Amino acid sequence: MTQFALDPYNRNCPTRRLLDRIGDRWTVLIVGALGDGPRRFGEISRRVDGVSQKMLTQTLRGLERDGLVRRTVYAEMPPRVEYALTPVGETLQEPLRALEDWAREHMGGVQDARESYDVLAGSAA
Amino acid sequence: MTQFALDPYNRNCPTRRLLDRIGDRWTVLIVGALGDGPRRFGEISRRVDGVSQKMLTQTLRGLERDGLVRRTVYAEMPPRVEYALTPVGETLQEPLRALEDWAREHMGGVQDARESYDVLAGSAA
DNA sequence: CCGTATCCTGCCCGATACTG
DNA sequence: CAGTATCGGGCAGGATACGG
Repeated sequence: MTQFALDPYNRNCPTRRLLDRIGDRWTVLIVGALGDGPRRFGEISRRVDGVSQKMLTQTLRGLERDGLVRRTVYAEMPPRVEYALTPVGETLQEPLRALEDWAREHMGGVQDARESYDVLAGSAA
Repeated sequence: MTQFALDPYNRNCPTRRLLDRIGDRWTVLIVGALGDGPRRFGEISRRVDGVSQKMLTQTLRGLERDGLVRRTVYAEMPPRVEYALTPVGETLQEPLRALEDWAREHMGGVQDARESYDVLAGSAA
């Protein structure tokens, strides 16, 4: 039985916070980076340009806690750690990918709109 | 002709920042609130529970600048202002809605995962 | 190679007060 | 009703150093 009102438009609904997490800048990119299969920490780090070690660890931990990513440690020398999407995590890929695609597709139009807007705003000053 | 490499995985690609904007907590909800047609400032404010006047104004301005929302002022007394999605803005609805739906659908599973995780973590302490 | 811990800075965002 | 301006707290997040 589902909750009667899971509504992110309500301040205190847990879906609001979940939405925050999955819309997060790093989450989007990291989940995307795991889309083609398991990846090592360093690989993700290199793929997601500009992410600090701290944020990468922190975001991966959060995703693991939420059951979206599985972390596997191999007792080798040197140590090796792999991250992979869980089945639930994989269901998140599609909506996030759609967001990425939208951004790519509309980047040009948005930039044009900004220029127009800024020109008008500037002329008012 | 499209750019050769619009890639949010690159630190300096403009799509990265666009992605930040559209994944933003308020953007998701505000665009959603405009989904059924034009809305007044106060209406949006009430619909998106917990948003401050400042963030609402700020987010709407950003969306207007990006060409996703159109702002119309009616010279009446008292003043009336309406916000509506532009055609481009409407194309954003689908991906954002998908995100909302995902959050609603998987909220339960995520909460269960968190509890398991926290129990295990706690036992280690 | 992976991860944690600490420090410190910037800026996000909410609260408040004021204009048209 | 709608919007701007200002101030200040809190926290996200980067840099660095160190442990396994």
